[in-house]
Amino acid sequence: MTTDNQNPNPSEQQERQKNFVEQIVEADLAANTHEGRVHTRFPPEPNGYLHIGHAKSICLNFGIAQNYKGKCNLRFDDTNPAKEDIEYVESIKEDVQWLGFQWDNIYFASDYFQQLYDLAVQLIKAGKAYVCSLSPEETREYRGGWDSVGKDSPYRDRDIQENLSLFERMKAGEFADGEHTLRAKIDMASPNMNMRDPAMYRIKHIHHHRTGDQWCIYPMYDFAHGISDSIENITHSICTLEFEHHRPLYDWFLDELDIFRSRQYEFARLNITHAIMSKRRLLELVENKHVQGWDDPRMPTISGLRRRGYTPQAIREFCTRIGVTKQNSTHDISWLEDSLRAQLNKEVQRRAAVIRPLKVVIENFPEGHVEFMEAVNNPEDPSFGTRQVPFTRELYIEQSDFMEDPPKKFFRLGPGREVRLRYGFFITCQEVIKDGDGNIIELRCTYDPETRGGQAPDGRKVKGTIHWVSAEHAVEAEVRLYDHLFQTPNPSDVEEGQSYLDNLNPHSLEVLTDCKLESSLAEAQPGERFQFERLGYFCVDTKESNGTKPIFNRSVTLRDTWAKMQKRS
RNA sequence: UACCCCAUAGUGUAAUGGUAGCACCAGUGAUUUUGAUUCACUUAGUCUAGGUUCAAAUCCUAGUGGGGUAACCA
Repeated sequence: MTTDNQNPNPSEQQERQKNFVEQIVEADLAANTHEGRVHTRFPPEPNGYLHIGHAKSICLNFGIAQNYKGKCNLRFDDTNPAKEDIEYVESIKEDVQWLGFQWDNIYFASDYFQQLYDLAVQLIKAGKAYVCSLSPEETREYRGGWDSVGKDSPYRDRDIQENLSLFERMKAGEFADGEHTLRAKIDMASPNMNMRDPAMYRIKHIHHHRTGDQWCIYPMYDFAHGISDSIENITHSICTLEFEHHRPLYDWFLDELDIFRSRQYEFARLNITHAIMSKRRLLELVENKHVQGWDDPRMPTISGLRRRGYTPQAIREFCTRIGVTKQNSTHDISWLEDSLRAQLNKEVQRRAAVIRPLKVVIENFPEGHVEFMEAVNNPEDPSFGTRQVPFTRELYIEQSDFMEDPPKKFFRLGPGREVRLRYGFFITCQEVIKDGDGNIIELRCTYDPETRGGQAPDGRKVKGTIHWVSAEHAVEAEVRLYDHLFQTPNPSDVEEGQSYLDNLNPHSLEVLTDCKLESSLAEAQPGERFQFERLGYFCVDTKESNGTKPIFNRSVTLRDTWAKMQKRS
């Protein structure tokens, strides 16, 4: 985990064009709008696990605080106890920190319940809020639609004293759920539905994970959020596009209450191909066992990506690469994968691993003899040094590195062909051995002792270089290959009568239990990452791997132009 | 049906009235003991129609297309 918890490197942020939110911040700084103060917040509702879309928001909010010497709060928007849970609070804290960010303050909207209540009373006294006794159904009818204006609630003109007393009694628990609401008195004819006397408080006799049974009325998002921002002196309240038409309401509350004026700015939420980001659906995948949990390595959750082997840097890099705008857009998931490859290529050691083994016997190599070969740990950086790998008469190579009847462009092993075993010798395939069903089960080869290390003194070349593992020294392991959870780029795009679940990729997980790893991998620690040469980047599973038979997760494949060529033809 | 937001190479994003750039993808080639990495080159774009202006991707109007919005959810 040495590379995991580093703080974001300032250079990650430098030399980049500013996004529109940063430009707003810079303009405010230039105009001295808040005496040079910048204060953002990340306001998750603790009703699910954080995903890569939240990472975008986290990078934006914490990143701005960092770059402009400001502050960023973590604030839990816990105003609806029906959906929220302490389990989520803990996971969110962990994920934010793992991503490399530290909040200046940690707050809960529920910390402000009393203040919120007092401010609501203030609005009632100002004649700007009233207790409404319409049922939920009636409220909906009175609100009207896009083609019609709303009707005033018959309770809209209750006098202030009555409102005060009713609201007091709501708080005291004298009424059942749904009997009354507190509503802002704005404009039932507004073209913006949010302004048609929105609810500020509803009655819910539910235990809250932090305030217990102290309250039975809970504030609505629109009332609580802006005021929470204001209480914390948030200068830039950044949220996603769907809150755009809540902004007039956000402004209305702060103006009517005449409290610190935070400003709300909206950006487009993140979409990624072959993935879904809706908390509701993610929960559905977990509950219906389509995946093995929130941290299933196929999930776009932070905990899933972490277990998959993603690094915080790669996720941050991805977030800065995609930018921040108001345009709805979908990013190709390969961008995320590329960010990981780019980092791991430079930082991770190479190892040999054969995941679908094919036995090779070097007929002219003495039985029982072990020759140690020197292998480079990272060709990108000599300071990673080298290691010794044992070469013996019996080896494993990858099944896909042999073809009995190879096409022209196939550079690997075939009958009579010579290839280089990386850091080993040149070998030539002499004989193919099959079982009764015609399956290839073993190759008999010869090696050229003159090619030790992989160079021929006579200068002859071979087309292909393949990896191998000494059978005698091999570590047995399980390897889990992951592919996109959804097989279509946009899982939500479905035929009539189908659902996104129909687009689940049946091959998103392939478990290989007969893998042969280079002996040095025996000591690999949970979470440790390697490049298995020619295959991809892998990490030791943090949850289920154990000493007897390690489990490796494939984080991402290497780029594979050979596979691409095959697909094309 | 009403209102709001958005529109630049395939994708994603710059240019904030003054030369349309960048990244990824794709293609071609070079290097290579990973068909990896790296490097070089190439293809390709301002939704449409009007208007303002010496000058419009940028400002205005209309249209078109996409997205969002009618929880006592956030």
